[in-house]
Amino acid sequence: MDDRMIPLDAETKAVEMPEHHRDELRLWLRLLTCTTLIEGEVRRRLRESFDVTLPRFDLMAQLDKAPDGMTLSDLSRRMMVSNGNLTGLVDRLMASGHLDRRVSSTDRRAQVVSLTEAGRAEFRAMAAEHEGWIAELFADLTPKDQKDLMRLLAKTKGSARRAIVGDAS
Amino acid sequence: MDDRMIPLDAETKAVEMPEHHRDELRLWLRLLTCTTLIEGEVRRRLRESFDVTLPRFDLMAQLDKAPDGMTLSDLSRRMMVSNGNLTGLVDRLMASGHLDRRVSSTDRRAQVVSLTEAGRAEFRAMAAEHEGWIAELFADLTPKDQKDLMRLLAKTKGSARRAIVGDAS
DNA sequence: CGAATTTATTTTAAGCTTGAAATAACTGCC
DNA sequence: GGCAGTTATTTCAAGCTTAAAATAAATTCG
Repeated sequence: MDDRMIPLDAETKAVEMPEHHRDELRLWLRLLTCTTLIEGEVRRRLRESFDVTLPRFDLMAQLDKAPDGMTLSDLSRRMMVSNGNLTGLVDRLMASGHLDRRVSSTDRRAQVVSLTEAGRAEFRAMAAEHEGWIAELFADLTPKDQKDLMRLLAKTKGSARRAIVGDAS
Repeated sequence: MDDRMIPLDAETKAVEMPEHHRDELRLWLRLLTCTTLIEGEVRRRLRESFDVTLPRFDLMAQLDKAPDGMTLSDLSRRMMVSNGNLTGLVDRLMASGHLDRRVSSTDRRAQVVSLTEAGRAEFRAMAAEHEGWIAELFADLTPKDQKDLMRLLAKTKGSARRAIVGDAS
């Protein structure tokens, strides 16, 4: 249709011809699909092989890297989940004997959580298998693919972080 | 300790010196971090701007692309969530007037779900904003970065799919 | 046709997750 | 010291999510 005769102000144009951001949207959906696909499979295997949930595994993974334990707040930040979520997760892992918890010596509000010996041993056994699963799921990527993807994801993470903090300030 | 005198069979060696798959693991963790970061922000904005949850938005997005509606099974496959999950999600969106549901004309087991006019209008308004948010979150990526990332994620998806279906057969 | 299998959906129990409100303890500052 | 503001954690209500079992309808095939 010939629109040469129809003047539109900037606002109307913005509504009728919004900027094209379809590509970013497709990229985001693909990123989400990849993650969901892999996460679902890892969840399934953890349950089948070890009868453990992914959140429990993730929490133990954080603690395995911190021999002296971590506070709930540290865990919350690292795992990017809410504080309230952690309270329940830690309660259940305490009940099953995987975790120890003590009051911080420097801050009476803070709980320092750490793996029990049994918890650590169980986690290490799971982690060894888990690492193999991940390698298997990414098997078609060449070392160069992996390097490139790593770099692009780092850039994406930086971009998102900037957009998020920039939003608040 | 001097272990020159201690012969190890292949299996023992495999336990003590597993193949290095750390790089794949780091890649997976970065992928997960990116997704979690962006997903959290999108969730937050959907709640603040529209008082809607991400699962509701995702479900409506699927239906917006299907003018004639979809069955719960179709939705379940597309969204990669369980059937039981969908039952509740659809119930709540029905209750809020966003969805219609009818029995399939060709299969009396199947429910065909579609957006109401109000639901579609509300979704479109949200989707327009949403698309801008995503563009903003990915803003630091050049068109080439986007193209490369798109390709690498497609390859990753293919790799994971192969590992998953290959597993079952 | 009819039995066996598959497919679509719902239900249930358990656990996960969030955001908001409440409590308690710490920190900075006057 | 003590008030104001921040931080660590818990609690709560609501909703999300899954896996497994149950129900019902369709399909396959002998």
